[in-house]
Amino acid sequence: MLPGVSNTRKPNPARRSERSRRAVLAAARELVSELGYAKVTIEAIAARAGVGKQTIYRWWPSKGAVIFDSFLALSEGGEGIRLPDTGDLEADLKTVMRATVAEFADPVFEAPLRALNTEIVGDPALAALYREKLAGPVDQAKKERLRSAQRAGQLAADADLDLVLEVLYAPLYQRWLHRSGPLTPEYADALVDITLRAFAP
Amino acid sequence: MLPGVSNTRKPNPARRSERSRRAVLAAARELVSELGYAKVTIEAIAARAGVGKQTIYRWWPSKGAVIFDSFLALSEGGEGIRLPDTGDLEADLKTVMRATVAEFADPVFEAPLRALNTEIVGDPALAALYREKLAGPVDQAKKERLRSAQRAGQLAADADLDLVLEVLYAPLYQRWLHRSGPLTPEYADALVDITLRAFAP
Amino acid sequence: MLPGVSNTRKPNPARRSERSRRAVLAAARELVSELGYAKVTIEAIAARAGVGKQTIYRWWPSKGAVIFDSFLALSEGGEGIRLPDTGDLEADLKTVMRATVAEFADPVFEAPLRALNTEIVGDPALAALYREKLAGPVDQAKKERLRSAQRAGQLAADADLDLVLEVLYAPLYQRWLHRSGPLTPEYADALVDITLRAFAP
Amino acid sequence: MLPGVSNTRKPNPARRSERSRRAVLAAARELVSELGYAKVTIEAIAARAGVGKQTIYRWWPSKGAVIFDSFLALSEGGEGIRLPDTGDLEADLKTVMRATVAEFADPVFEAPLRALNTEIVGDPALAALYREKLAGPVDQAKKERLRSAQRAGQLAADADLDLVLEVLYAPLYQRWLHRSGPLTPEYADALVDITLRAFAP
DNA sequence: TGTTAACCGAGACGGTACGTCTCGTCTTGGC
DNA sequence: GCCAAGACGAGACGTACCGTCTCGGTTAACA
Repeated sequence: MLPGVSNTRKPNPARRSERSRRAVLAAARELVSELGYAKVTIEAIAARAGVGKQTIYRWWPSKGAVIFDSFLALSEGGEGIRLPDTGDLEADLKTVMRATVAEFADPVFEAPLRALNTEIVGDPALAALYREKLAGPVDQAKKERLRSAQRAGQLAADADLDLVLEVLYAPLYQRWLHRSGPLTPEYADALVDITLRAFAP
Repeated sequence: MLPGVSNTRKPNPARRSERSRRAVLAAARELVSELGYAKVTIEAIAARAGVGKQTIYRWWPSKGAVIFDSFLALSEGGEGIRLPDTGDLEADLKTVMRATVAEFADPVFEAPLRALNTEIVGDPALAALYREKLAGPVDQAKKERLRSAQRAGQLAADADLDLVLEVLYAPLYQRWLHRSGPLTPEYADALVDITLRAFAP
Repeated sequence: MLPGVSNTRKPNPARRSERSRRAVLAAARELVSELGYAKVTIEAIAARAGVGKQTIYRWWPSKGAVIFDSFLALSEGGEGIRLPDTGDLEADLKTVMRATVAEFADPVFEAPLRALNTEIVGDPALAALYREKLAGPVDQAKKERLRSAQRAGQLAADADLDLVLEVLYAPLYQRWLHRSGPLTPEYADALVDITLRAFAP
Repeated sequence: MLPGVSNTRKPNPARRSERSRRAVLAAARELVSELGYAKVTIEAIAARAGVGKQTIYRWWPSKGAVIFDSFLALSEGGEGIRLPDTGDLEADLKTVMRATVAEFADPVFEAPLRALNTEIVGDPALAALYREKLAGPVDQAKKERLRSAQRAGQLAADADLDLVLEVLYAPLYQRWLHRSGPLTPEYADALVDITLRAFAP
C-alpha cells in the first residue's frame, strides 16, 4: 500500500446524500417506536430507508449512534431553550417539573427515551455525546433560571447548581427508569418543595 | 386448549440439577465481569459452565434472567442487612454513602451493576424482580435506620421515607449511570447534608 | 468400580418386557409408514409406544436395528415359503414376478421397503442381517423352484442359480429403487423371457 | 400473494462466488470420503470450505443436493463419453464391465457412491436429477455402442436397449449395494455372456 | 463537457449467536 | 432390576444480523 493511503476510507461529507441521511434517521425513529430499541437492527433500518447497509456504516459508527442521531434531529429545532421566569421560582419549577412528569408518561416519548438510556448506561462515548448534545443545553437553561433565583435571593447564593438539578431531577428520573413508584403532579411538587428547602438561602 | 395442557412442555423442578444451576450462575457472573453484559452470550455461558444450551433455555427465559439470577445468588447469603446505628444519623449516613460511592467505583462491581441496569431499563418484569429481591430488602434496612432517627427527633416525623431515600441516593445513582460527574466522598457527604436539611424536623 | 463390574450393563433378557417389545416394534412400523424412514426418531418411537427411551437403547443398538426388527416381526409368521410349481417354469415365474411388481407398487410396502434399502446401503452389518433373515429364505425358495426346473430340463443344468435370480430380479429392483422406468406386468414378463433365453439348456 | 412476489428471497446467481462454490463442493467430497454420507454435516462442510453456513443454504436446498452437486462437478469434465468400439461387442463389453467392477471395488469411489445411492433411494427429485445428469449421459454412450452392435448384426435388431443395459448392469449394481456376492472380473464376463445370449439376434 | 472518482442501492460474503431439535446417557421413583 | 419419565451434555439444525466486500448505476466536481 502506498504511504499515506489508508484502507479505512474516509468518506467526503460534502458528497453525502441528504436524502439518504434523512431517510435513515426517519426509519430509525419509526423502528424504535414500533419495536423498541433492542429489536431494531441496522438491516431493518437500511431496508425501511431504502438505503444500502454500507451507507449507514459509512456515516455512523454504531446502531446506538444512528438512533441517538435520530433523537438529536428531533430536538434540533428547539434551540435556545428558555425556562419560564415569572419571578416566582417555586411556581416556575413546579410548572417545569409537572411538564417533565407528563413527558415521561407520554407513550410517544417512553420507548425512545428508554432506548436512549439503555444504550447510554453501557457506552461512555454515547453518554458523553448525550450530556453534550441533549442534556447539556437543557441543563444550561435550567441553571440560568436558578441563577436568576439566586440573584433574587430565592436560593442560597453558594448553592452548587449541578447539585440542585440533581436533587430536583434524579429522584424523578430514577422512579421512571426503575418504575419504582408513581409519577404524579404531586410528586413533582414535592420534589420542588424539598429542593427549595434544602437549598434555601 | 384443555386446562393444564400446554404445548410448551414444562420441566419438573424437582428433577433439576443443582450442580448445573450453580455452574450456570457462576459462569454468568464471571463472563459479565470479564466481557460486560452486552458481549455475554448464552452459548458462552453454557460452554463455560459445561452445560448444554437446552439446560439454560429450560430453566431461564432470557439472558437477562440468567444474569439477574446470578446476582441474586450472590446477595442471597447476606440476609438481614442492618445499617449502623450509633445514634448520630449524619455520621451513620455518611458512612453508608461513602461506602456506596466506593462500591460504585470498584471495577468488580462496575460491570455487573451496569449490566443489571441496562437490562432493567427495558424489561418491566425484571425491574419488578429487581425491586422485590435486591433493592427492596436493602431499602427496608435503610428505612429502619431512618425510622430510628425519626424517633430520636433527628428527622421530620412525617417525612416520606421513600422520598428521603430517593433524594439521598438518586443523585448519586444518576451521576454514576450517566458518568455526569465525579463520585467522591465529599459528594457523598454533600448529599447527606442536603437531605438532612430538606427533611429536618 | 469393583473388579468384574462393567459400566456397560448387560441387561437380562429373561426379565425383558414382552409388552414393551411389541409396542416398540408396532410404533416403529407405524411411524415408518407415516413419516418415512429418515424422519422417524427414537424419541418418537418411544413416545408412541409409551415406553422409556432407555428401554429401546437397552435392547437395540440403533434406529436401523429397531426398524429392521419391526419388519422381521412382520414376515415372521410366513415361514416355509414355497413358490408355485405347476411344471411350467415360464408361467410360474411370470406369476411370481408379476406379484413382485404389484408389491413394489403397493404404497403400504413402498415406504418401509425404501427405508430398509436406505439403511442397508450404508450399514454392512444390517445388510448381512437382511440377507440372512429376509432375502435368504425367499431366495432359497426361489432356487428350489429353479432346481426343479433344471431337473425337468427347462433350465441349463449347470446354470448358477444365484446368477439366474440376479438376472431375473436385479433389473426390477434397480428400476424401482431409481424410479428409472415403469414397473408393469409386461416388464415382469419380459424379464422372465430374457432370463429363460439366457439360461436355456 | 401477488404473482412474482415471493417471501423466500431468491439470490442473484450472477453475483455468486465461484470460489465459494468450488470450496463447498471440494469440502463436501472430502468429508463424504472421510466420514461417510450420514456423518457429514452442513456445519462441517461450511467450516472445511471456509464459508459461511448461509452461503450453503443460499445456493443448495439440502445436504443431499450439495453432495450430489459435488459428484456432478467431478464428472463434469468428462463430457462426450464414448465406449470402445473395436467391432467385437463381447470384448468391448467385457472391457467396460471389468472396469466398472474395478471402480466399485475402489475405496475412493466406494463411500461417495454409497452416499449417493443412500440419498437417491428416498428422494425422488434427487433420483430424477441423478438419472438426468449422471446416469443418463453414460447410458446414452452405452446405448450408442449397442446400436452399433445391432447394425453389425451382433445383437437382436429389435432389442430394447434400456432392458439390455439393465440386464447387464443391474445384477452387478445389486451385488455391490447389498454386498451379496463377490465382484470379480469373471463375474463381469459372466454378465456379458448371459446378456449376449439373451439378446442374440 | 466529458472524465472520473465517490457515493449510492443492492446484496453476497465469512462469521457468530440465536433458539430448537434430537441424540444417546444418566437419574429418579414406582413396581 | 426393569420400567416410564424425563433432565442432562452435546452438538447440528436453519435463521437473523453482523460488518465487510463487490457490483453496476447515477451524480457532482474538475479538467
